[in-house]
Amino acid sequence: MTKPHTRIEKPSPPTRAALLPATHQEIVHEISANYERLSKRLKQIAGYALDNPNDFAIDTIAETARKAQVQPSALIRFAKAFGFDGFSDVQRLFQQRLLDVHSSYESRLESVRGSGENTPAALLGRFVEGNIAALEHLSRTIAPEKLNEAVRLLGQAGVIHVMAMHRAFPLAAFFYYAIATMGRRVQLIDNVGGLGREQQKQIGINDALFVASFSSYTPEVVHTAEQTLRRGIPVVALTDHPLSPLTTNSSVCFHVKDAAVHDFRGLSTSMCLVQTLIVALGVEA
Amino acid sequence: MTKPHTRIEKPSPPTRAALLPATHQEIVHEISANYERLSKRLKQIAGYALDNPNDFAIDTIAETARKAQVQPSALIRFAKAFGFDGFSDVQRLFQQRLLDVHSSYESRLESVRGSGENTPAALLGRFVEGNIAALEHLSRTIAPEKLNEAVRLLGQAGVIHVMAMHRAFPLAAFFYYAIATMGRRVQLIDNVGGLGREQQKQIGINDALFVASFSSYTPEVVHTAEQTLRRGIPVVALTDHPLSPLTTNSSVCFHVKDAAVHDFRGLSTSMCLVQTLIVALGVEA
DNA sequence: ATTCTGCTGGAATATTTATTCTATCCCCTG
DNA sequence: CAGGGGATAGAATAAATATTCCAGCAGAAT
Repeated sequence: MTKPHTRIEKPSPPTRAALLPATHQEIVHEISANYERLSKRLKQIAGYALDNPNDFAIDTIAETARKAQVQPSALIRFAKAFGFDGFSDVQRLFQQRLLDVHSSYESRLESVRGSGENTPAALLGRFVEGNIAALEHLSRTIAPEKLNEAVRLLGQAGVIHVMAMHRAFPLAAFFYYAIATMGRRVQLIDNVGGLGREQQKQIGINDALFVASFSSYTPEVVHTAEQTLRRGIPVVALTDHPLSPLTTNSSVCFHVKDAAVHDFRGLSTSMCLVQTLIVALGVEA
Repeated sequence: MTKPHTRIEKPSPPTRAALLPATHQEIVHEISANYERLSKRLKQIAGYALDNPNDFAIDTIAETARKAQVQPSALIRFAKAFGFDGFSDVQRLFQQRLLDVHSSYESRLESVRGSGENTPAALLGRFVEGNIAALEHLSRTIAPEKLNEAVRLLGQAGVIHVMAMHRAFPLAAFFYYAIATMGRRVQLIDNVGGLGREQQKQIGINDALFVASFSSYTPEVVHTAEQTLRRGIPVVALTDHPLSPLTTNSSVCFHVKDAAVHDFRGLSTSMCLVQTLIVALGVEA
């Protein structure tokens, strides 16, 4: 069987692209899609172009060559590999990107702020705005002493147990993954097989418990926190309101109000706090 | 930084400028302040430069001359009138402006990553800052059409299957919880009991798949996306780099770079995008 | 091993782009 | 309204930047 591997004569582009990319987005797509087909040096350039689109847009061919550690001629081969006449044509797309983003940002924000729209883009804009506000609020209102205390308690623990369900469960999953990755002992109380009570009994006197629960406060989680605290074991909690049952059933309790759109609350802000606890735990060790 | 030397020392700049502008802001100020002193043609250029900073940054001297209706040599006189050696030096400031605005995100993230105090409160501050930058970046760079397409594909699906592991798993957990809560059919491919292959077979021809994977790209997830896409079933993906294997093995692929401190990457930004997809899915129904 | 094919580096060349130079123009002043 | 001084246009030139070309190389196929 004759392979259609026959690359056409020199003048034609190696890729059979019918019409060549006309925007930055398109060329990024084209580069990603054909990356595997590229030769070693061309891969190198592709990676550089995707990672440094700004520099790529304004540097001269010589400077780009230096920064990407290739020969100038390789950049031209790169351009031709995607059907262009030369490097400048490719660079133009990257320049266009700078202009586009720069001029369209304001108008995009406008369309996003415009209240009632429910297009996905408008929703994203509102979530971003909401999450930013929530994050700023978080950093302004969290008491440093609480953070210190939480890190101290978790740092001293033999095994860190972690429990959260429903909407808060992803926090537990992330916490577990991160703690385990850094080589510490951690146990996830996930109530698998209805074995929650048994898992709870695994919490030792020198351990610690991290719990998170929101809104209608999962009874199992609250109960575990309560029991564990009663046994004199440190409990670090993350919840959403001062009147949450976790406030009283924990050694240290953080209150985070995540952003909501259409009554749907996210997790970005809580994630940020969890991330902070984890890294603080990591650097102190 | 090795600059092609400027050979001729010009005696003295026409304006008494002691030290010449080094940023776009500064040169704009300088131009405004001295506008009245300028000659007719130089005024014309000043006006053009202030009104079209984008074009001014990327056009060649000849094109700028044409657009501003002046001679190329006038542009050089303009540059020298403010104490520069030549046009290129002025243009560089305008280019820098494009980069500044555009790369503020990366550099902000960079500045957040390593250095600084390691008290928990300081870490929180850095995470908050990093996540805010990442969120802003997200809302600027996401293509609305991609969002629309993703929502459309997921909206049409009979059952939505969702798969993510390791660091990305919390995204799948949150996605599952939220979709199930709003009363839609959803399946979590969690590979429990090593039954991943069988779970994958549950994906029907009218369904859709949502996957997320980062950094060292879980092979199982990539494989499932590939197989599913090959069967003609829509795959919506969330990953962290254009060269991720998910880019090519999906119908729609989002790229999100979460903020990192001490090499530990969070999930806040990805969470925000997932949250957006979910609510968009909810309101369209 | 041996040939072949396509990739690569780097010098040579072509092209584009920036800058200089000067005759001419304009406009101000006396 | 004549003369002078700065500004201007446009051609001429210099510099830079992009592109071509080819010899040598490396990896695949034989």
